[in-house]
Amino acid sequence: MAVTLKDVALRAGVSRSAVSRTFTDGASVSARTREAVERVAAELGYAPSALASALSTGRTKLIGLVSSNFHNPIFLEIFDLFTRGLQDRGLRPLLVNLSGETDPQASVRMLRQYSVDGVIVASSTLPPSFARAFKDAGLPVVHSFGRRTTKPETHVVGIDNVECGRMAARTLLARDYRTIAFLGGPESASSTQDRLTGFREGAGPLVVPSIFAASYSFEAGRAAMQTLLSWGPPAQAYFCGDDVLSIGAISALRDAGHDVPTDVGVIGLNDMEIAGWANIDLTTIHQPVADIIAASIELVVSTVTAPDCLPEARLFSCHIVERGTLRPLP
Amino acid sequence: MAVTLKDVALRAGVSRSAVSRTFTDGASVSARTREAVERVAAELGYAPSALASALSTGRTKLIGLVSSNFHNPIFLEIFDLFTRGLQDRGLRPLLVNLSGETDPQASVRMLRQYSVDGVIVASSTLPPSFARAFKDAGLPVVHSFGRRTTKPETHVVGIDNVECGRMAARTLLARDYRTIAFLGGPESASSTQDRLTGFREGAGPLVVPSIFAASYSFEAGRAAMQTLLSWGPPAQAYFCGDDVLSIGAISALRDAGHDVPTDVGVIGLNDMEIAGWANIDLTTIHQPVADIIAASIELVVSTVTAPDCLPEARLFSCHIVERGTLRPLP
DNA sequence: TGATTCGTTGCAACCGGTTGCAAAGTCCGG
DNA sequence: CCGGACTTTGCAACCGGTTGCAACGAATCA
Repeated sequence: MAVTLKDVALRAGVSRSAVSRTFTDGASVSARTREAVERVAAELGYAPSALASALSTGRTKLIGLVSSNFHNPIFLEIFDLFTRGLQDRGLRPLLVNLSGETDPQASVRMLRQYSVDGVIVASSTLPPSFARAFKDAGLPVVHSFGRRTTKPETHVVGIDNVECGRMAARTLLARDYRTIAFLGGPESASSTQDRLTGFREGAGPLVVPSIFAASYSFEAGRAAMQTLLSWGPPAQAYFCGDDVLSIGAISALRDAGHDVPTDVGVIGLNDMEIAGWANIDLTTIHQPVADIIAASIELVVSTVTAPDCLPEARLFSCHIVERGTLRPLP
Repeated sequence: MAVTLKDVALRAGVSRSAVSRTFTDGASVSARTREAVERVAAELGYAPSALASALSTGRTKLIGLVSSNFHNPIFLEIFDLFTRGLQDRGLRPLLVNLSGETDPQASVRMLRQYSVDGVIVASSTLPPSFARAFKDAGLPVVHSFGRRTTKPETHVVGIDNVECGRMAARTLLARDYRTIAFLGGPESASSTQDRLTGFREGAGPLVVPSIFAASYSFEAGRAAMQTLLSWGPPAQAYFCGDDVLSIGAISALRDAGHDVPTDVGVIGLNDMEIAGWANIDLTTIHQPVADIIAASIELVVSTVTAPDCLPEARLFSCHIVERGTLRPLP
């Protein structure tokens, strides 16, 4: 059925090794042989089997891309960048959708079966132990959008969430908001806790009761804000743990008759594409997604070649993107 | 390094075949042997190599998932459903990001190299010839969100775009809109043409000049509407070829001082998650994405086992989801 | 007890490549 | 024209499983 190395060798009148060698660069083949093989290969439409080659070389050029959040539009941007970045390096993404699963074992098993060269865990909500499980199974792993710890167990690429919290606080204070609150993502996620820590650190006594949304989704953000409003009048401004939460929160505020930004200010985090849509126009903290992904890919690739390098944390700095959901500086 | 079938066989005191057979169901192994093998396998943490097995069986359980639109949030839902649906059947999605590429050859090559069992092309903008290229290369293929043709060359799963156009027209006419227009997706896509055809068929002389957006994106929808507005006063209502285009169009309308739905009505197509967000609240034609994807997976799986079945077109019917961007029925 | 049947097992070849090694071929200077 | 150095080539073993075939043992039946 499929044309194999043997077919090409036979037809070109050379050995199988010769054919193999013309398709692996750095191997020693004469120009004459190469030319003959390439001609026959083209004639026959030969494409070397990545599987067979993987079997002997031990490299599949497959990278497991593990993710659980398929309801936050930022992840579409993340998938786009990851798939493109991997493809550009001749690697292929094997997608794993956790869909609620929190035990890494099934994914570990599956990715080991396919002998992926490395794994990228893209999630800000999974605990470090999740990525750790891949490392324990002998797979190079990078936790993207993960949290820096004092002693990282795996490679981590992300942002300094504490600093983001501080930055949000500073930004709100500079605009004379006097009561401010945090509307965070899932409480159990360490990124949420870090953001809150930084926020409290930066705003001190001005922080009024905060809340945690059940997930990073519009509905969760909206519901959280509705709960806040049921407790009493809103704070003067909110720092939301994510853009999609912000959009949900704003929707609840406006429905309750509070104008944004006139009555209440909102600042998000991520700067996803939608945040820039003219009808959303969200002021937010830009997370350098492209940099994080480029670094993640680079890190996983380098770990494949040098598996024993020490776990490394790479953090990128964020910046404010001014749009229309905070009142102007005084 | 990795523990192989041989290691398990040695340790369990049986032949390699015995081990292999305990892991392939339907094979003949005694309870005693199976038990011994399973115990040793668990001890050693053995996981059979999918690659090696693929090499002999000819099945990788890999499905190529080819897509080009990473800027329309509906695709996040699509990826979620595809990856989950495939995983549930023990298949793995190998993601291919076309990112602008329109020549299928590179993807065909790559997916053949990895010996994927089948390919799903998920796109409403790629021509039938794209999916065709995979078929010509001997790969089972399904074109999801594709267009039905009188004589389909590959399996196609999608909706009846002409009927959607008619449905949009009927809906607008029923609300007494007297001048209506189409704001479509890329002009070259046959789905766009079909929608326009149906729309014209349903609305006849009421259709005023229409326009095609450059892509399925917010900015493209907004820009297209701005162009329309520069030509003169808006139509009474618009049928947009996609939700994200609708949202862009509405944003342009509102910025120009036209209230939606009081002054101008808008109806979209897709019913993506965002369309239901309270601050968007878009009336739209629901495309049964989940059904389309389930059918696509089923079709590609059945084609893998019976490669010679005739190309089939499965179309699902759509329905209107009433929200807040059209005026109520008189 | 001997013949027959059936389930279990191991051998060995195969899937489609890669690669160390040694033989063969090429090119050079002397 | 010869010896040495370097390049090209094929052989054969290997990567980690699968599977047809024949041998084996146990159970069944006469």
